[in-house]
Amino acid sequence: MARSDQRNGGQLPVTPPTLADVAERAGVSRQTVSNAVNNPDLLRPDTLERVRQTIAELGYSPNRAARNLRTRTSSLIGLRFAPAQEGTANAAMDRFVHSLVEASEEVGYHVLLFPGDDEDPVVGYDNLLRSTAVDAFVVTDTYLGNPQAAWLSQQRAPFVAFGRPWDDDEARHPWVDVDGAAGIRLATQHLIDRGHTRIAWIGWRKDSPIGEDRRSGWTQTMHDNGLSTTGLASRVEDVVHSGAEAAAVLLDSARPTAFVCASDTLAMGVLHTLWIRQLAPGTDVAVVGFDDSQVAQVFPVGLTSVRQPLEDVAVEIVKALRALLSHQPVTERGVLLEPTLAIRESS
Amino acid sequence: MARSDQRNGGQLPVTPPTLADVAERAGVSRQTVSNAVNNPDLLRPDTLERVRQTIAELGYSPNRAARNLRTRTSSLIGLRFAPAQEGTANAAMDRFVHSLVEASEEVGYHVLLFPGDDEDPVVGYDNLLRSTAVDAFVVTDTYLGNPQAAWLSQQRAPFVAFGRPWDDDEARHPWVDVDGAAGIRLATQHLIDRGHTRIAWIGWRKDSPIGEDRRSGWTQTMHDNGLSTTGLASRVEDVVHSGAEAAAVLLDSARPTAFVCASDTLAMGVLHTLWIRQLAPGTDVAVVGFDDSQVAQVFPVGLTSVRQPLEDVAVEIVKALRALLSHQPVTERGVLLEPTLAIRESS
DNA sequence: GTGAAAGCGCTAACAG
DNA sequence: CTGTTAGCGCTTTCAC
Repeated sequence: MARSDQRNGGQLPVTPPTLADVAERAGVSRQTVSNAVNNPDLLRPDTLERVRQTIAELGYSPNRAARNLRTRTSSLIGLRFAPAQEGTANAAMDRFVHSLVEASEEVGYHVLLFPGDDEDPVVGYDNLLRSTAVDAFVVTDTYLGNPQAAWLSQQRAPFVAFGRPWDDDEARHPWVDVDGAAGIRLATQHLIDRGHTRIAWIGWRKDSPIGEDRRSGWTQTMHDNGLSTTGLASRVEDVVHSGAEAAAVLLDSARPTAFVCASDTLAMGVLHTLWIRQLAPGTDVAVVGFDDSQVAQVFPVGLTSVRQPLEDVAVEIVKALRALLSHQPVTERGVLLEPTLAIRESS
Repeated sequence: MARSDQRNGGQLPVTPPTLADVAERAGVSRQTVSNAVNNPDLLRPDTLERVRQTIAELGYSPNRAARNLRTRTSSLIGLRFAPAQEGTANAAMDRFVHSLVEASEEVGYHVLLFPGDDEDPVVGYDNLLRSTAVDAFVVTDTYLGNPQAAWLSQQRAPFVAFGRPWDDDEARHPWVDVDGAAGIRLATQHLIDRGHTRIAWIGWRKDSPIGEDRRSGWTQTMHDNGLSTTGLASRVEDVVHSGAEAAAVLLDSARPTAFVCASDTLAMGVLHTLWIRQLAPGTDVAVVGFDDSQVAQVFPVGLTSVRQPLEDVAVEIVKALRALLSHQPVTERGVLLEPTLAIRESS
């Protein structure tokens, strides 16, 4: 019985048709069918047409495993999927992952998710790498001291980072990042344009290079506009409670009319303090957050927030990935994208 | 040159070691190495030990593609990853995906993400299925009229649904769901226990079976406690604005002292109305949402919310998947899990 | 218990 | 432009 006889109604065949089935049915060799799929230019138009017809009739699709084995590729991109931290507003990961899935699909890749082992952050990468389960990785958590990028580099594993190699001058891997300082400059200038002069900053602790970078956007814009920053800054942990406290302290001491925050989480804290003090956000005191999280969007008084162009980030990452995997000469090590400002009622 | 000679320092070999490399080095046949990996019981303890040692030395890991080709499996679970809708509070997907990744890993599976085509919701599934890229699917959007479940059933494709087959009595596929009505019963009873008697319901339009199910939890608990529901219910779209409007109307007409909402998004609308009217959430009027989203957690006045046990859902789904893929006799078609109530200041 | 042979479905290399 | 040959690395028979 020919393989193609195993089809049954509208259902999928018991065992899907193979290249050989298509070849036999179309009266060509297997290689010709392969070419019709992968190098259509090599076929005469009429042959191509006939083969394509047969492929459609049989519902043929190349077996991934066989192709992967032969080509030593998987068309899979590995991404460690860490959960959004409970109690914080940052759900940027979700948006980014979706963008990455979309962008990958465009060029024939799929995204493979794997969990992170807290004790050994490298074990997940190692397993996938050694079993050649993925072609490359996208590394998202390039925080200070993260060993993954360095480890992957040392293994000569292809990967692109979302995030600059802040602490590592030796890093030679491609990366894509969002210019946080530029985002905060946008936010600060926006507030200045609205007439504010006493604009406070609530950011993270000093050991966060991302936080310091964002902070510099505030400092710079203030100074560029001839405004003082003295006594207007606070560095706290990234939780609502800390943001609220910092806002209370600043309101009592420096009496700012506006707050720029390193995150939406902190901005929520500010809004809480305003609420307690019967101050109207946007009217009495302006507030700007960072990440344009769902919280910013859904909050009754819409929170103005810096929005990362995650869709573009994903596109750039996939672009870099392709260059990496096709061994093209690397033109640029890093790409820095500009965020935008989602303006709402809070400013 | 032997393959195993291609190792170079701590780095990954240029081309990873194969079964043959391990076999040669350990002085056994390839099959024995394969057994050491897949059927260790078949080996004599000393042989097993020697082979394992060699595997460790070489850093050998079976090539996925070859194994997949041979066993006709992929150890991959396909999941269509739809983006969280902007402007709504629901980021449950994020938490669920993470739970699924974790639960899958436990049993040797990985999660493959693919995008959804709005025009043809089936095309993504079809491609992966026909190319045997995944072993099974997890279907999350089992809304009314969703063709995917029926289509996959017809294709005899293995899949488990997160969500009941509300509209389809013919459905015979395994599913896991959360008992939304029970969650709302919990919420309503909680409010009654707090002394409320005029408890309003803000839910979705009637064509949502999920919404009607949740609503029934409210109706039932009210009636069980001898309380009237007349004039206390509203059915609107799932956006903040609608929730705010509905709350305003209800406050004017029925004067409820508490609101139970079908979603955190609607609850945010209620909170907005309370804020405008200078009513204190939790003190003047109680509010309960659904999904325990980040918004509920981060909101200055913590929003009490029904929390779905997504970690358990993932575990149950993986359990069902394994049964499905090992062709075990199916014991139960569906699993219904109980949500919990995350109690915060708003109630 | 261990080893030899075969082949999963595909594509790279070459011959015609 | 098309066909033939070989083999990717693994696991499933089946001998020994």
